[in-house]
Amino acid sequence: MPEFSPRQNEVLEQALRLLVEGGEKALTTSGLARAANCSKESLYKWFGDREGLLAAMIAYQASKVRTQERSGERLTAPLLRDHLELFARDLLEVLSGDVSLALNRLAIGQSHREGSKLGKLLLEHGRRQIDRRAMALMDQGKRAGLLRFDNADAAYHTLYGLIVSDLHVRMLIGEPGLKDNARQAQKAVDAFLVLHGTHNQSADAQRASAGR
Amino acid sequence: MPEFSPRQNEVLEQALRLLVEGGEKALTTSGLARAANCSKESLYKWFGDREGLLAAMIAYQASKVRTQERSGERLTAPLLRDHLELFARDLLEVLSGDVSLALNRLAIGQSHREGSKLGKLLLEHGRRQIDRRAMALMDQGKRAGLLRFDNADAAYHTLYGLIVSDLHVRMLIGEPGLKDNARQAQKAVDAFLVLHGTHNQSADAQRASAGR
DNA sequence: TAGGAACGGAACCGTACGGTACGGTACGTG
DNA sequence: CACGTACCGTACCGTACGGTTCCGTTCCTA
Repeated sequence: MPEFSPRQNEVLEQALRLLVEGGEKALTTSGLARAANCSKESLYKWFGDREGLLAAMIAYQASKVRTQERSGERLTAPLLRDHLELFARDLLEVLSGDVSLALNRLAIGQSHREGSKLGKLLLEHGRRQIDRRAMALMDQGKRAGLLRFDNADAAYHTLYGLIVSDLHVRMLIGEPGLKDNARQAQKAVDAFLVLHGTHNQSADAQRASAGR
Repeated sequence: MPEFSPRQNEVLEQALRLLVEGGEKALTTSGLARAANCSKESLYKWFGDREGLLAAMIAYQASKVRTQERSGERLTAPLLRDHLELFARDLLEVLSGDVSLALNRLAIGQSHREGSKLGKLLLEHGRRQIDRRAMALMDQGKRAGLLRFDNADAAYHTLYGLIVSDLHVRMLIGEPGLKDNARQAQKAVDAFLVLHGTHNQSADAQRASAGR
């Protein structure tokens, strides 16, 4: 996995800024060289190619967002709910971030070309972390007898759909995000626990959390 | 609402073909004129502008997909389930269609520019039909005592999330679609009925539909 | 049959891109 | 001091785009 020098990181930061502010067409080699006070020749020496630059931007951004693996404390039903809600809020926050949206738009715009290499990269670097966190939560919940499902992956996709619905695509198209991510996270987790929770932890917890 | 002449429709058809096959950068005025055997001058006379052309493509594509409004027959629980599953399958089919994906990519690529006009157009023309169909189904189900929810819109978004999850974005990025849309539709509707159905129609219907 | 609207084909213009090459400069090293 | 390295700034090249203009042809109509 390639690491970059401080100077190169600085350039990549400017590249992300340009992309966020003006979209793909604002991210030109000349524009980046001007904005980052570097020469085009250096850009091509460092990243080889425009596509190389884009890939480097994705790798750089991914390297900035490290999610800490939550270690295995003993889970209780309210604790599981809290962790699920935290995950949901974090997911919504990540997806609605400026840089995330810009990179996703970039990958989508490039998707028809050459096997969607950028898209693969984006999913791999950007989503693997958060997917693993969710899957670990699924697994812990099941082992603690608090969740029931046959297929952890399917259950996770259900949770994801409940949290995000069509919000991601809408934001990609340009609509504003939710006004209250926390409320959406709470409702999604409530529904998820109805579907995959044990006990009737759903109903009473719903009432208990009404005051939040 | 502008209508187009047969010749213009023919040109728009070619434009959609170019867009599907090569993405946004393949849809050039020169290329379209060549592919459609027309002159660039005519393109500009008819559509005024490149953005006008894109808008016309969206309007044209929307005009091709007319969903028939299902009139109000008397709903039973299995009938509601069938209608919901049919809706889910249709939704998955629409979202995974070549032209739909290409137009969504186009709108997303354009989203940073000029108030995301294309995105609004796409959502309005493309989604209004299917949204209304779903909302009508929600409403009928509730009035027949088969569904329970406070907010029909929220319930619909739940259904949408259960059906689509992150599939739409993945397909936009270039990943292949599901191998079995019908199975996904069935599981999504099962979950939705657990959340918002009355009776315990969910469990037995799940067993009854296991042989499909 | 004359005239005009509609249209296809092609040349053209200004611009901006990705990518390359060249001169100049700061700096570390023998 | 001489030399190499790494870099910046800029000029440059080939290409391709969106958009405009001009001309020849077809076809409809009076």
